[in-house]
Amino acid sequence: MPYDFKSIEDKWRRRWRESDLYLTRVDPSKPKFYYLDMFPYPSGYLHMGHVRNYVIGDVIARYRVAKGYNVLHPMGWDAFGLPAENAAIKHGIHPQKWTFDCIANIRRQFDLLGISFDWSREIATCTPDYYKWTQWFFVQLFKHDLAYRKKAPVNWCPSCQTVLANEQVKGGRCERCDTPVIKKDLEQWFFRITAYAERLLQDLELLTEWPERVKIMQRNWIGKSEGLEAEFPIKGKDISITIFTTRPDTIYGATFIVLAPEHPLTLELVKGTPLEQEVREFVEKVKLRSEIDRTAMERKKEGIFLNCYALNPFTKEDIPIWTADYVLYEYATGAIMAVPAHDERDLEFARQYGLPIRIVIQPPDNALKEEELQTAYTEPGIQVNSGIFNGMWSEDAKEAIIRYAEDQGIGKRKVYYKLRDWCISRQRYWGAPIPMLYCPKCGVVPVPEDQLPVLLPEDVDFQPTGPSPLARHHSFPFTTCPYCGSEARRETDTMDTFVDSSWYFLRFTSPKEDKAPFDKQAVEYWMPVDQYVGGIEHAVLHLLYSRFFTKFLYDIGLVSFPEPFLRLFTQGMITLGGSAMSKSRGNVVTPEEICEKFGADTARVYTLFIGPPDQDAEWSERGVEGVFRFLNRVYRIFEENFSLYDPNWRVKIEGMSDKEKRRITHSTIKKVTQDIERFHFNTAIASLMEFTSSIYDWLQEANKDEKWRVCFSEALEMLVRLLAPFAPFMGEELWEKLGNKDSIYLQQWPSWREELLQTETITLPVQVNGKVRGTITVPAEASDEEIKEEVLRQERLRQYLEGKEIKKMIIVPKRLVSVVVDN
RNA sequence: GCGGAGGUGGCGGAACGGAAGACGCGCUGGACUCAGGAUCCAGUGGACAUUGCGUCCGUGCGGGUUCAAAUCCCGCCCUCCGCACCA
Repeated sequence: MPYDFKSIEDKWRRRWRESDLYLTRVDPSKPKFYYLDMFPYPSGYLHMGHVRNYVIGDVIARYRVAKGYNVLHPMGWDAFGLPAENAAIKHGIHPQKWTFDCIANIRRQFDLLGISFDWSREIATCTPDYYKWTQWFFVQLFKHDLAYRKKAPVNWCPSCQTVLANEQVKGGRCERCDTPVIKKDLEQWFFRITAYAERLLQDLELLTEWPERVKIMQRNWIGKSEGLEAEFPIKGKDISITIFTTRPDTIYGATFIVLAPEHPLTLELVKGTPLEQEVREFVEKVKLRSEIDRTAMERKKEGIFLNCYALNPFTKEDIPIWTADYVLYEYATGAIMAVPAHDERDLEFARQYGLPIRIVIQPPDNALKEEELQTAYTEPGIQVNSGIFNGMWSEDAKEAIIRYAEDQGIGKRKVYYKLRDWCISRQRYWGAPIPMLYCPKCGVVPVPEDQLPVLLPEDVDFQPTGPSPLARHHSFPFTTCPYCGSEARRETDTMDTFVDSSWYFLRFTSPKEDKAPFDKQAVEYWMPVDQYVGGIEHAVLHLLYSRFFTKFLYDIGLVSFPEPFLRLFTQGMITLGGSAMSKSRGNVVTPEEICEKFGADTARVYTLFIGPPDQDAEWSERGVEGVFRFLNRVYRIFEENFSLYDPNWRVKIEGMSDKEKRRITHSTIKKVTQDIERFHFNTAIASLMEFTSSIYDWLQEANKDEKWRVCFSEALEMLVRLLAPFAPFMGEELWEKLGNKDSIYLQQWPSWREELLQTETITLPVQVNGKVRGTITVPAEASDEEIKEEVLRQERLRQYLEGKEIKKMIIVPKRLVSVVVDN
């Protein structure tokens, strides 16, 4: 019988569906293991790029079950979001129907691939029993003053017709549709994630099992800066400008002040002066510029002198006040002291507008001159022109100047973060409604918890026009205040979908809980997630938001752990033609076509064999064929040799074993086990291929006696058990054909016997002066003395050693011998 | 500019400081076949030698440490990714 993967896979797919095999088991005597894949946005179908993620997870989950863990391996749907709404606009299908159609399709694809999800725990973020709790969390955040509304310049995507969080703007473009983002002054809801900036930064230290690069990206995103906040009084007015600097040591070199165009003082300082019109136009121009124009390379800095002066509190000099587009209003105080001698940007601006430059730090070895300065000197050095701080090492002066400023009451030590509050309002329909009300008497109030969820109405005109589609609904916005009974209006914006996914990992522990977002006991049992796997694209988005949520829940006593994900693995993309698979590029390979041609097991094994899972890999149909051949070979060994299998090999094998065969079998068990542990699936499969070739060699042997048969039987059984997590359909099929009744899924993972790995003799390469000149074969336990003798005895080595003085002989146990001779 | 990852045969990729190129693809030759794009066996980094066993060169480039470097150190080059006027 040839390898008829279709009927085999259909058969097991059906059996698994009809059984409870993949339901989560909790045996109190066993340790727990929560394995989680980032749940997908159901946008139609999965391609092989997605599949890699879930196959990795399935191997780990199956392996952990076999290792005797209670495994939680759930799957759900990040089901709110724009694509559903866009599809609805385009094709006239309701987002809900579109979403659930997609879910059904992807769910079918998962089953096609034989992924061992516990579907009894399936969740979708767009169902009221889920988003009720998303809203509930919003209310908790609001009650703890961590959700608030403010008018601020926010990122607006003109294509998606909604605001975006900072994290969702990539290089000035919308993360989702690549449209250049513009700034708009809008009243929006924010989560005060900045209140957690320090802890989100500090606790990265706890995440020892996270990839360094993800932690670095989060660290950079949080962007902590320590420095001095100082007051520069405005000449002739009763107010001062607050600036922030990380270089207090350069404060004597501050020769002018720059306000961000949006800074309120910018217009105020020129009000009623001939400059007003010009400055107003400048500010408007800068505001309208997209992030891209503003950060474009080669862009010239632009600014205007405001015809005002401020007092540098250290030099007591009057320095001009400017406004310029290179100062950002959103960061720190939106105003800077400009030190052209020691800051690249200030230097560029000063040169452009002919502003004074003063050196206040000299490098230790030579003396710079203002007029010769090619680039700003930003390194540490010795203070000059710095009053009482002259002669000090600049690194020390930083501290001294901060202290001095604090003593004199002109400034204070200050820490700023680049991290901004998380803007979570979205002017779109397909999301969880923000559960807030506007009452003319009570003000902005939350919907009482017992009235949640605020249901998303179904009969809505989705056309995006700027405000949320919910605002145009005939009844949704209108309600009565639950506190005073007045006529009130509902908030009509919905929440960013990243809010939905900031707590889903908790819901999986008790998805049916209806009194609370999750069952506390279940969360305490399963959480934190032991292994989390997903794409690198969420390094600062989802992963930062989820950490923030978890910390908030920790603070209000709902969970006892400070971090949600213990171990993180970020897998690489699968590319075709050098770029990620995507529908718009038309370079998609779907699981259906591979399963149709080669079967699910081949699809699975190939996505693992393709290369190291943390790196991108190019899809190759030739490679798929190679894996298909391998599985065929495995199948044939069994199919053609069942008669040689002895189910009682275990009791017979001691005392009559073929050491070399058992060594191969046991070293394969060891290699595959260790490779799974360290996520080296490609080499695990390579060693299974080698193992299979070895077994083929054994079949060539003429004498298939009892000894041969028991070793062969052990090998067959180990081969199928080691292969099963990778190719579960074939695993079950061959396991059954070996006469087993229980699913292979429930079998204990094989262990190797270390003593069987030893050989009696070993062959060691012998180097002479660093070059391999021959080999020796000695007993495995040979002493250094015996090895030495054997080296000298070797005919081949004699020509290299004869007549030379042996200066050194290095013997690396079980690896090699290195001889150093004169000349 | 800053930060990160990476550069190994024709290709994807293996290699606790210890025989570079496992495994797979491709290619070459052979076996079995009416036939094979099925299967099996053998070979496959380069140059030279091929009357053996071989010799030399090879992991982006240049140095260094070491008995021994793809691996460690120093200095460059290139590719990809993230951040990007954050004061």
